[in-house]
Amino acid sequence: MDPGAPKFRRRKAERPGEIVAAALAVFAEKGFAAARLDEIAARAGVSKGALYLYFETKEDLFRAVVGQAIAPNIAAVRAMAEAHPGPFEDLLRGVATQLAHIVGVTRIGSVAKMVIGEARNFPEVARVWHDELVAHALAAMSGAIAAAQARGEVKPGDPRVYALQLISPMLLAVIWRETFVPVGAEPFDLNTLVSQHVETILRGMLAEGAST
Amino acid sequence: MDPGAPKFRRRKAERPGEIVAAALAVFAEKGFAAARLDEIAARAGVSKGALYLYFETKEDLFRAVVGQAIAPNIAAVRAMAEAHPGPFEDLLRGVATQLAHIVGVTRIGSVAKMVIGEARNFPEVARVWHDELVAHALAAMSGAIAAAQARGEVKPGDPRVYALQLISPMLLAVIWRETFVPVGAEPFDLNTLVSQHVETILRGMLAEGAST
Amino acid sequence: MDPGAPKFRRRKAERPGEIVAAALAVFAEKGFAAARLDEIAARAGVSKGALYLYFETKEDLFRAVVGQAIAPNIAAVRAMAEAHPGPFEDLLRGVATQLAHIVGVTRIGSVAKMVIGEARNFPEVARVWHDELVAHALAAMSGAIAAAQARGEVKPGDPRVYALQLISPMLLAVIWRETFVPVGAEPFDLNTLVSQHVETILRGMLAEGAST
Amino acid sequence: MDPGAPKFRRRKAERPGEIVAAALAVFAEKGFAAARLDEIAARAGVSKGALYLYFETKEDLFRAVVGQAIAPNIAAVRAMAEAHPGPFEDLLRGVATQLAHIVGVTRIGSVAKMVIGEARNFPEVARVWHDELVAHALAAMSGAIAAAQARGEVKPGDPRVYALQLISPMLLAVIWRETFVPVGAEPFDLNTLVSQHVETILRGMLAEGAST
DNA sequence: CATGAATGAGCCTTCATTCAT
DNA sequence: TATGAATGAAGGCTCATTCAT
Repeated sequence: MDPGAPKFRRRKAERPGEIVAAALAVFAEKGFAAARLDEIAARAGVSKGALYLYFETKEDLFRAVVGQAIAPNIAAVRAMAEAHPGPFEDLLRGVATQLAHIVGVTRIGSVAKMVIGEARNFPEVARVWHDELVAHALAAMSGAIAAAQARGEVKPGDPRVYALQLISPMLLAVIWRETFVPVGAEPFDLNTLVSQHVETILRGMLAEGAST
Repeated sequence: MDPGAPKFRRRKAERPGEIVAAALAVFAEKGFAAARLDEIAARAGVSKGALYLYFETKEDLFRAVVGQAIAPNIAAVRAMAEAHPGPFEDLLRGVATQLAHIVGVTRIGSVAKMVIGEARNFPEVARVWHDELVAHALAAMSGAIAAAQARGEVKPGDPRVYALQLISPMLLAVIWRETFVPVGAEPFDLNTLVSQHVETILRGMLAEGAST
Repeated sequence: MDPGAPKFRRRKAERPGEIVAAALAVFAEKGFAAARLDEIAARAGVSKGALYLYFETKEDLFRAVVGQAIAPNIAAVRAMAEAHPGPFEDLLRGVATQLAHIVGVTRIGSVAKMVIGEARNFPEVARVWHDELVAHALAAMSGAIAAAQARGEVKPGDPRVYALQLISPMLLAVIWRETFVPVGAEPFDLNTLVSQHVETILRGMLAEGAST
Repeated sequence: MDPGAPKFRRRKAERPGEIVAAALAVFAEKGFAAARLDEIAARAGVSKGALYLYFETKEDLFRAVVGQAIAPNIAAVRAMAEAHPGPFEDLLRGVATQLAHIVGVTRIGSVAKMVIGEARNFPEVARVWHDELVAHALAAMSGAIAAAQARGEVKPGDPRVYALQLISPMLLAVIWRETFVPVGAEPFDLNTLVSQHVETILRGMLAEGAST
C-alpha cells in the first residue's frame, strides 16, 4: 500500500464549484426561500454538513452563486465595450450576435430570474448585478451610440434609451423561455428574434443616407 | 377615543379584497415562500386565523392574488384587440400609450414579477397568466401587424416577432423599476422610453412610401 | 298579527337535548379531543355560538353527555337490585335478558367506549360512571349472589368475582361491535352469547343438587 | 458532573425504540388526538424535530406503537394455538395462566385501550389488531374447543361463543385496571379472577362424566 | 475534511371561544 | 335567543444550523 498515492482522491479543490453549480440549479428552480439545502447537498453529492465547510450560511451560498455567475460575463461586457470602432451597424450586429450566444449557452437567464425575484430580499445582490454587469453594459452601449450620433450615423434621441430598446428583447426571450415555455407556450427562436430586431431597429435608428 | 370601539368588526364583503391587497404587497416584496401570513394578516388589519375564513391555504391565497390581478387587465387586452382599424402607426401609438398607462397606474408589474419568480413552483399560475393575458395580447398585436402587412403598410417579417419587439421595452421598464431602482439605479421615464421606441420601431417596420 | 301565538316557534326547551344527542354521536365516533364543535353544532342544526348558550365549554358538554347517558340506566340498575327473591337462576336469567336488551337498544356501548377512552383525561367522568352505575350494579349482583350462597344455591367463591364473570361477556360484545365489526370482523348475536353464557355459568355456579 | 457532556448524542439504533416506548405511554394516557408531540419527545429525551427523523407523521408514530405492540404477542398466540393436545381442561388452565401472565407483565392492556378508543379514526389499526392477534387467538381457542367437543369432553354449544366467554373476564380486568382503579375503584386480583372463572366455566362446559 | 444525527426556532394551520349584531 | 365572523393560543411539521464522531 502506498498511502501517499491513493488511486481515487477526493478532489477537494473542486468541491466549492460543484456546490455552487448544484445551488444554482436549485435556486433557479425554486427561488431562494423554497430551495432546500438538503437538495443542494444531494445534487452536489456531498453531505449537508459539508456545505458549511465552504459557505457560512444559505445566504452566503446564494451570494456566491450570483457572484460566480457574474464573473465570466464581465469579460464579455468589457470586450463589448472595447469593440473596435467602425460603422455603428457592424458594431451592433456583432454585439447582438455575441449576446444571443451568451444567452444561449450559459445559465445567465436563470440567474437573471433569481436576481429579479430576490431583489427585495437581497438588495446587495441586485446592486452587485446592476453595478458589475448591467450598468457597464449599458454605459458601453450608450457610449457607442452617442459616438455614432456624433459621427452622424444615428438619429437624435436619448442614447441610454436606445440601448435599452436594443437589449430588451433579449430579456423578454429569457423570461419567455424560463417562465412560459415550461407551461406550454410556443418557444421563440432566439436568433430570429435578435436578427429581426437588430435590422428593424437599425432602420429606425440610422440617419438618412447611412447604409443598411 | 371611542370607548365603545369594538374588538373586531364584521365586514364579510370587504375582507377578501383587503386581504388580497395586503397579500399582493407582501408576495410582491418577499416572494411566495418568504412571505409570512403574519405579515399579510397584520397589513390587512385582521388576525391570522381570519385569513382562513376566506382562503383555504397560503397557496390558495397566492392564486387569488394572481387571479384578481388578471381580471381588470383582460378588458384592456380585449379593447386593444378590438382597436378600430386605420393606419397601423396610429393603432400602434394608441396601444403603446394605453400600455404605458396601465403599467404606470396598476400593480401589474409586481404581479408579473411574482409570476416570473414562482412559475416553477406554481405552474398553473404561469399558465393562467399566459393563457388569459399574454397569449391574447400577443395574438391581437400579431393579427394587427399581419393585417398591416397585407395592406402593404408594414415590411415583411414574422408578425409575432414584431409584436414581441414592440412589447419588450415595457417588460424591461417594469423590471428595472422593481429590481434596480430600489438599489440605486437611475430610473427611466416610461413615456420617453415608450414614445422613442415606438417611433424608432415604426421607422424600421413601415414599408417605404408609407407615412412619417 | 298575533305575536303571542306564532305558528312555528323554536322549541327552546328541546335544544339542550338535541345538542347532547348530536354531541354523543360525534364524541362516540371521534373521541373527545378529535370531536369538532363545528360538527356537533351542524348535526344539532344550530350555530356554533348557540352551543355556548347551553354549555360553558366543550368539557362541560362532554360531561353532560356522559351524565345524560347515566340517568336512564340508573333506574334499570335499581330495578335489578330490587329484583324479587326466588331461585337464583331465575333472577340471573331475568337480569341477563334485561341487560342484553339495554345494550341492544341504547347507546350505552358508545358511552362506555368514550368513558374508557377518556378516563385519564376526565377522571371525574370515570368516577361518576363508576360510582353511579358500575358500583351499584356490581353491588346488587354481588349481594344477590352472596344471598344465594347463604341459601346454599351457589357454590363458594368470591361473589364480586362471580358478578364480574357474569357481566364480562356483555362488555366484550359491546367492544366487539364498536371496534371490530366496522373493520370487517364477524358480528356476534348478542342473545346467543348471553344465553349460552348464562347457562354455562349457572351449571358451574350452582351447588350440586340445585340445578336446572 | 461531566463538563464535557455533549449537547446531544448519536444513537441511531436505540432511538426508535425509545421514542416508541415514550409514545406508547403518552398515547395510552391521553389518546391519539390529545397526545402532544412535545411530551412524547420530552419523555423520550429528544427534541421534537428528532421524532421526524424516524417517523413521518404523528399518525405514523401511532401506527408504529400499535404495530410494535403486536409483534411480541404473535408468538404467544401461536404457542397457544399449537398447545399440545391432552385433556381439554389441562389445556384451558395452561392457556389461562399464560394469558394472565401476559396481561400482568406487558402493556397490552394500554394498547388495547388505545385500539378501542381510536378504532374509528384509525380503522386500519383496528383491522391489524384484529387480523393479527384477536382473530388468530379466537380461532385457536375455537378449534381446541371444537376438538374437545368432538372427543366428547365438552358439551354442545357454539365453540366461538365459548371462546369469547373464556376470554372476556380478561378484557374486563384490563379495562377495570386502566379505567376505574385510577379513580378509586377497588382493584381485582387478576389471578383470583382467572382461576375462579376457569373453574366455574369448566364445570359448566365439561360433559357429564368428565372429571375435575 | 466529511458525515449525518440532532437541535430549536418559527411557520402554517386548526379550533375552542368570544362578541357585535 | 341566536348567529357566525373574528380571535388567539397552541400544535404539527420543516429546515437551516450545529456538533460528536
